[in-house]
Amino acid sequence: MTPASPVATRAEQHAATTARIVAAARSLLVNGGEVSLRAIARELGMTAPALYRYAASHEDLVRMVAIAIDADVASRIAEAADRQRSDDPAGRLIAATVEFRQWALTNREEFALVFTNVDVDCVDEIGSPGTGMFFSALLFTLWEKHQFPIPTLADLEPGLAEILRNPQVPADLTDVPEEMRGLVWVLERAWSRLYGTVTLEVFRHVDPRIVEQAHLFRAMIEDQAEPLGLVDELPRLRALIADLLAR
Amino acid sequence: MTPASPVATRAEQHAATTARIVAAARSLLVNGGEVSLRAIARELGMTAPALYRYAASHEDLVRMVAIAIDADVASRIAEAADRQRSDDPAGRLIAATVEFRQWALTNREEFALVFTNVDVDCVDEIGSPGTGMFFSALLFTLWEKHQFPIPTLADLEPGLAEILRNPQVPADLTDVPEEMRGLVWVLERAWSRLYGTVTLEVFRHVDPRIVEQAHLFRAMIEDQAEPLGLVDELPRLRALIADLLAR
DNA sequence: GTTAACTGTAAACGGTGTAAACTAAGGTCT
DNA sequence: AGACCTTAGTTTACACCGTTTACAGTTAAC
Repeated sequence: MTPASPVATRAEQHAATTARIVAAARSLLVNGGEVSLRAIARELGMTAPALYRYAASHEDLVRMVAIAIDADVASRIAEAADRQRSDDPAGRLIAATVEFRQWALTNREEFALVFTNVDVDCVDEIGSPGTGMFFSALLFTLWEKHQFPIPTLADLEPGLAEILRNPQVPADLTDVPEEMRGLVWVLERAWSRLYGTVTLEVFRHVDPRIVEQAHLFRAMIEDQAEPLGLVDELPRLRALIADLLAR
Repeated sequence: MTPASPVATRAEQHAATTARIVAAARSLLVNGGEVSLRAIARELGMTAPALYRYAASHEDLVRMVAIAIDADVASRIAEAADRQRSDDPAGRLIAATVEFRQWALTNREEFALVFTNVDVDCVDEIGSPGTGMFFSALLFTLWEKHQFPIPTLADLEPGLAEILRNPQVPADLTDVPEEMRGLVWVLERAWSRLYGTVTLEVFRHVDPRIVEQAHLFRAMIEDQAEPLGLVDELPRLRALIADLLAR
């Protein structure tokens, strides 16, 4: 068989059409339209039942869209981090964090679909290179450079220590040495701060001007400076945040 | 006219039927069913078009349901606070906070409808005795007793100070004296912590065991002890939290 | 006692997810 | 090359959805 066949094989065709379906669904989602099977099919010049060759149900299709969105935001976050120097993990973490917030605020429907959905929570379970894993990787490289103090498992409650010994949700943390398990707790706490603040901003449960001027968001990051050992770099990071937010 | 008429007047009938409609919709929501007009009408032995005498549209009906849920959780929070001594505002705030979390975790669909909904965000705007106002009232009485230090407007960024001078979202804060405006900022930060943590737990973006054992939730409350001047009472409050969570 | 407002029904329209039968083309095997 | 199976798409059909319209019965008001 020719490895670079000019005409696509059937599996490639299937994957390409699947991608077009997901893209059409996302386009409908962000443009305020209903993400119905018929609307998607109309966008592609097909009929609705044809979509059942690519998704088992409407719910399954929405799940595919959510996974695609999660992968998309993960890549955007990675690109934002890569715009910082590779020997500056703090700057990379800040850049990724700000990018996550800006994306969430400008794509509220997509954010709601992926991050505040009771039904579609399989995003974390799937072994995809999702948002959560990327943040955890950023934090680990940050620690490698700054070596800020982290709690030992003995310092924490026994139940919590047991959880950290074999974590489940970030599936890539299975081979973390014992003395660094406390870093997973720092990670969870930092992620909860970021997730919570962004969700609050997206759903506008504060004064809109506070969102606009990012007061809560910046205060949240400043809170994280101490547990992440970034107090010395705070002035520099503050300027970086202001620069990134102004774009 | 007889003031206590045995047969209800038409306005009362209308209000009663409206309440039954909202109750049926909530029952369908929590039982996983679709909250469709036809399903609601079926529950009440009516036909779907009859509901248009009580709600202008399906979206409007959902908004009524959201408002009812918000009022319900507000009253539940108030009852939880009233179960504490009236001269213990810290205990009352803790009790209300724990109650809010427990309610959110056991009624995820209702929580999602009211607190993480892009469309239905009128709950705050309506002059209802909602959740937000109640928490702000609790925090103000807490300050009246403990008089913990709060930032002055001069300490904060000019833009933030300007927002706090005439806040919009908690509409009941119009007559707060100048020297206590910083408390509004403390309130917003505390609310963002509570909202963010509970939302994270509801949508399970952490290890389920961390939710089960309330590690993040308790850590979040302990974080709030210092800005709310509760470090001295922390041991007592810790025991209270454990007691409330065990119920 | 008449009139108007209110509360419900029945019928209908366009739209939705989904299942079944069917057709045409593509790929695979002997 | 021809037989055969798989795939991707269609058409048709069903039950359900939100919503509108026209209509009927009850109830309050003048």
